[in-house]
Amino acid sequence: MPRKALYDIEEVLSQAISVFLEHGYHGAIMDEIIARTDFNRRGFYLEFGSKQNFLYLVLEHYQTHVLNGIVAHLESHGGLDAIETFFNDYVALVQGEGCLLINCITELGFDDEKIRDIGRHYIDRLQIAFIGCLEKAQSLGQIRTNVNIEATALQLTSYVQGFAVNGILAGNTDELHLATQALLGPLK
Amino acid sequence: MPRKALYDIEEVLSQAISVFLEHGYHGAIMDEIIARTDFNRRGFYLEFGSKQNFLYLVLEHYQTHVLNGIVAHLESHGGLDAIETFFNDYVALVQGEGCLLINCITELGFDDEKIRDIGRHYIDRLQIAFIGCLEKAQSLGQIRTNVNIEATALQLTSYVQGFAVNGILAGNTDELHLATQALLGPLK
DNA sequence: TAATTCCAAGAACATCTGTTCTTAACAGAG
DNA sequence: CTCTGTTAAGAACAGATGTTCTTGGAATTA
Repeated sequence: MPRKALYDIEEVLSQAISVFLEHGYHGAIMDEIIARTDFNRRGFYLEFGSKQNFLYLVLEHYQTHVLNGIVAHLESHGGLDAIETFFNDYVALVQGEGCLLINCITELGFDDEKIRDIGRHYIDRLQIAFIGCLEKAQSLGQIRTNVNIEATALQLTSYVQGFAVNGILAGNTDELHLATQALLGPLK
Repeated sequence: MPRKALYDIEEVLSQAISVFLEHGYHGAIMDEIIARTDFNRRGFYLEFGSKQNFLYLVLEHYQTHVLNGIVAHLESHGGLDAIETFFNDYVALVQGEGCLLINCITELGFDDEKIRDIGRHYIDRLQIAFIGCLEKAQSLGQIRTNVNIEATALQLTSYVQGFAVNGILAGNTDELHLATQALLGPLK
């Protein structure tokens, strides 16, 4: 009887990520979103309701399917190695395109409390994951015993956000990898 | 004969900074820009030509009158103290509002090469200033002799950008100051 | 095949937004 | 005071943008 939908919601959300990454929220117009997703206007509004609500869903998808895969390394509490792996993965991710979550915070954070909440939640999660890794690293003797774990975790967290910005400007990742070494080296 | 202009260009550029900080570029509409600057529509377009060109001038003004006052400390090559002063000043600046330059990079950087150039120039300037301070600090014996100066400067530069993002989310500056201590401590 | 139900594509609509134009008032020179 | 040239304020305009609606068509079932 009914025709089945040809679009895949998850796929649409994935395709929209790059549109928002390239032009920001207000800069991404519906015409381009429709054109670059396997979707159509009517379906869009039936499914998502509005552009703003769509952004929230894209952001959620971005966290679940993009960031999660990288942060999960940290949350395995793998010590210093997990931190190094995380930074390498993160540099590869933000290279040339930045991070959608960070971009949304800087563009919309002042006005949109929901975006700020999502941002704070992500930061907290990073923070806790770093603490876990640093504690493990300390117990393994990978880092000096006089390292202030909480403060170092805060530092690493800020650092991650800096990479998200730098990734937009950086031509190659050499500098970012070098900076990572400078960051983790003194802990040993 | 002619009536003198009642507006002060520098003042207008200053007033516009907060509008762009709050709503981003595309989110800041002309109605609000006109309303919150001591200005009028006709004068705006005679003076600036377009909203985009206006943003470039606001950004330039922001660098000259806001960032410059803080970065100048670094460029005095004052060693480790200058770096600490810089971070304290910077945290105070971005607290609750972020950094206009960073916001523009994340919102417009992908599409706008001029923004990227401005961003890279600013990053390079920070980088060079940090190197100068670190070299001075090393010659003064303020930091360990085996610190890799170039890599550390890269690290500090990324860190600054992270603060710009964190400033939008952070309720208070305690965490940011704590992170700064964790950053500079290991160098000593 | 025929009927039904939902989809794809895009036209249409109302609003918003950047830009330009109109009008009246003001400051200063003659 | 009068004239002149500029400004302030905002109306007006054209195009863009988010949202809704129309139309034709495809897939599935009987």
